[in-house]
Amino acid sequence: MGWVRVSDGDQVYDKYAYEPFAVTVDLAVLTLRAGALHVLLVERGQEPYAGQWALPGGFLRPDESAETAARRELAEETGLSDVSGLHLEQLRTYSEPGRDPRMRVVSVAFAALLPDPPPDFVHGDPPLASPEPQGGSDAAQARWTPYDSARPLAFDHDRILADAHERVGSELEYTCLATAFCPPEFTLGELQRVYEAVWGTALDRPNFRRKVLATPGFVEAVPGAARLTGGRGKPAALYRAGPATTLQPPLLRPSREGRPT
Amino acid sequence: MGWVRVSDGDQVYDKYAYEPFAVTVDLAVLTLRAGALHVLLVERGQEPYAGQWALPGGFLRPDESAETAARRELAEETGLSDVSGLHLEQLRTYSEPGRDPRMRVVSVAFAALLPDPPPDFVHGDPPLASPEPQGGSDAAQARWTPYDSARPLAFDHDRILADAHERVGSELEYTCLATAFCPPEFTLGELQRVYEAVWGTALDRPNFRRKVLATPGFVEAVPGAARLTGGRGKPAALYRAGPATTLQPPLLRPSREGRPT
DNA sequence: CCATTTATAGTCAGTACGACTATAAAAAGG
DNA sequence: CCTTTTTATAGTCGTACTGACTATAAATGG
Repeated sequence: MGWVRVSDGDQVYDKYAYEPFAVTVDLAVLTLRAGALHVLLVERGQEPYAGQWALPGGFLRPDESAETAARRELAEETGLSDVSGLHLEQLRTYSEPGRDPRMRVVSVAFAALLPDPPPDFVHGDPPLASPEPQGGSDAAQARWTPYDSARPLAFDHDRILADAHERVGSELEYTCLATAFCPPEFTLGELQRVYEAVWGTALDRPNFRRKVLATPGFVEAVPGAARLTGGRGKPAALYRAGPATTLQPPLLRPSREGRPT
Repeated sequence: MGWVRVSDGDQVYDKYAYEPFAVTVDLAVLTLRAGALHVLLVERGQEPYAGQWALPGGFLRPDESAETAARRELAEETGLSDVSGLHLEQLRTYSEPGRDPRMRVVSVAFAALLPDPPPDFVHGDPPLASPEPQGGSDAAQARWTPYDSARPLAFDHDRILADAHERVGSELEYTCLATAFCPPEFTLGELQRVYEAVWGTALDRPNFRRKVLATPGFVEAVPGAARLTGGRGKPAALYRAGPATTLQPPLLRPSREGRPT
């Protein structure tokens, strides 16, 4: 290692002969299924951690940014044809030496948020996508797993998943991110269930309505007085996500005397 | 590129013959000097961007995490003997292909916060540290630069600096981070100047005091009724940073009708 | 001594929020 | 059919927090 002088045509550069690092992306793909927070996991087919579950991810290709690679992996792992509208957000980068026993891997972690997946994503058994098992591929099958029973995961993915959860929970307080978990049209009850599932706390329904409706641009009523009948009870009005991106003042989760993170 | 099977003693692994990436850290080192936000910059001695200013940074060593490398760089660039107590925070990772014309570089960016630097950091002229100019080193001299006149910077460092500013400004709202800009004992006026410098807005002094003092654990009065006379006016009581890390409710910056980030 | 500067104390009204009650409209079960 | 259950929606009340503002105290520089 160290600096070496190289000549590239007519220009002379100093180039660092660096220790080679592998750069990967890891994805915490979150969604709500039946009112509970779920995460997309893949089963590892190879050592290390063979047979254990892990977050989906993969190597950066030479011409890709981490964001591009993450969206490609998201499409591959979920099998969705169009992931361009999904919320994808860089979390942080994990670079501890030894986090992958095979080699030095620096991983850029992302959180992705999905509406309740369409019905062809039936409960777990069929793989969500067809991750071409190249020689030594790591993904055997993919499955939606309830957040609370996701651990333990391979590598340092427990930590990544916890960081993703904390980040999303915190962003629900200050941003309009919750609609990313909802289909294009949704009821206020569905929106409230997003908060309750991520935060793990019950919210007062009238107060939640008042707050959401008082925040300009958070949601917009669907004009056609449309109503949706999910089950019992009075039909609810439908709303769409509005243009606002931040909540001001924020919608703080209840009874957090302690400190987060 | 692709997967190759390698035998390592008695174990057989599949290893990814990846495109080699260089991994670096970049630091946005922020402080307050004379009530204005300043950032630590280094002048580039080599192409590309020779003669331009850039954020300090450097390559990850084989045994280092990004956090370790960032703290090492912080010590090297500031010349401070003990940087263990300083606030250092991972921002995000920049991985666009072509962000460094020499080669593929993935950079993990950090924000570091310093109290007003000690007097041996006199205005700019002498280098803050002695960055051993190895063959092809990039740092020629270091200097504190007012945030508003820092640009344009080399590479994508304008973007990194802007992201650091936005992140710190946002964290002032929700956390007790502001004390990281202050010396161990400080007045409420100094603390208020942190907010005003980062946010670029004036704050009402009585209201700021009320808010800070009403937040348990944000600051603690120094018991010895100690007072500090910085200049004119009535002497102010001294405070220390308290154990709290978050502000609840937050201290929102005024008049932000728009959306951040 | 006086003007200026900074620190500190306090008032007052509007807003937001937590807790709560009440009513409406559907389905489910006898 | 009628009652119970479930969900949606409307509204009330008191407290906490905040923005705008006034007033007083204690230092410095002429």
